[in-house]
Amino acid sequence: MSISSRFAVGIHILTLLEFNKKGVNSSEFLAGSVNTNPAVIRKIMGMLKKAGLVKVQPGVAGAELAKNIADITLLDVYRAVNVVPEQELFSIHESPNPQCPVGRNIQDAILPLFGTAQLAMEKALGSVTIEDIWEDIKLNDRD
Amino acid sequence: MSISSRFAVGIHILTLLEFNKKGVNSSEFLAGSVNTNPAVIRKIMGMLKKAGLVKVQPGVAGAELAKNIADITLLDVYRAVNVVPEQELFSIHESPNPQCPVGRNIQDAILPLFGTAQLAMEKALGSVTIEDIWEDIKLNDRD
DNA sequence: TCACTTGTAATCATTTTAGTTACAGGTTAA
DNA sequence: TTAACCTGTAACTAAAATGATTACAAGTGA
Repeated sequence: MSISSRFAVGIHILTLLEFNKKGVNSSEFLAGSVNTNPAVIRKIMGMLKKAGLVKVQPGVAGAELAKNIADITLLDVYRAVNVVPEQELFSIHESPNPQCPVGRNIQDAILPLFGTAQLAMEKALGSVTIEDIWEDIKLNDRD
Repeated sequence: MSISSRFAVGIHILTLLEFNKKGVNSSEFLAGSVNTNPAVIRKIMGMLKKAGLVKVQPGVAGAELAKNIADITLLDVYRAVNVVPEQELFSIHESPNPQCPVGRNIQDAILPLFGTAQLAMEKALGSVTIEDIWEDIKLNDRD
């Protein structure tokens, strides 16, 4: 399975808020760039808001960034949009046979290893900011 | 979303083959330890076989390891059981708006970053072998 | 008041997972 | 050769998740 594209959309939205920071960023406008439904945007927006990454008000059109894009890492977005259950990127089969030495120990043996792998990935996400993405786009616009 | 438990089950099976290497490892026996259906085991077994990790023969009961457990990394298992589409741990929304500078560049900007994060995780998996797990279980058997 | 927006719930088609049943075909022993 | 047992596979199911869509209550401001 793949990690939900909510993550990529979240990144897209934040970058777009920077690009269009002088304009009015309604959910419909954002949806137009992402190419999806405004309700999808609003749902993701709610998550980004709860994480303190954006400012939105009921009834008033236009979202804004709540932080400098240099201070928003991909890990922040990843956590905000809740694409992976905390500490459970990898799922482990439940209730292996406790009568079997392998069965009764396999979970404890595997869990920390999976945790390490997940952490390695999250660390990589934590080292990149929305600003990095924005700079990349400014430099390499593929018209 | 989480990565399929096929991965954890694959690790379980390989460790169990080492534990019971003098016994007869039928799909029913393995299923008993994993606590699932024999057909599920046979399906995963087919993937491990295709990856050259186990030896199984149609009609004859009992699977064997095809390699030394010190030479089987978690990454080998992960690849074998096909839990993540190659180079696509993270999915990206398709067809963002090409009229928008952010929309037309976001995929190219994000892809290599996602790739780096995925690689970091896979590297972590590549540094652990089934032997490590087997040794852990032998040392820390929780009776 | 009116037009417009956000927040949110409900619904839907699609996809994936894990389990289950069924059975064709290989293998071995009696 | 027959009988018992196994693997390989396909088909089907229930449950869960995704992303899209519709609908509407409630907030905002001209």
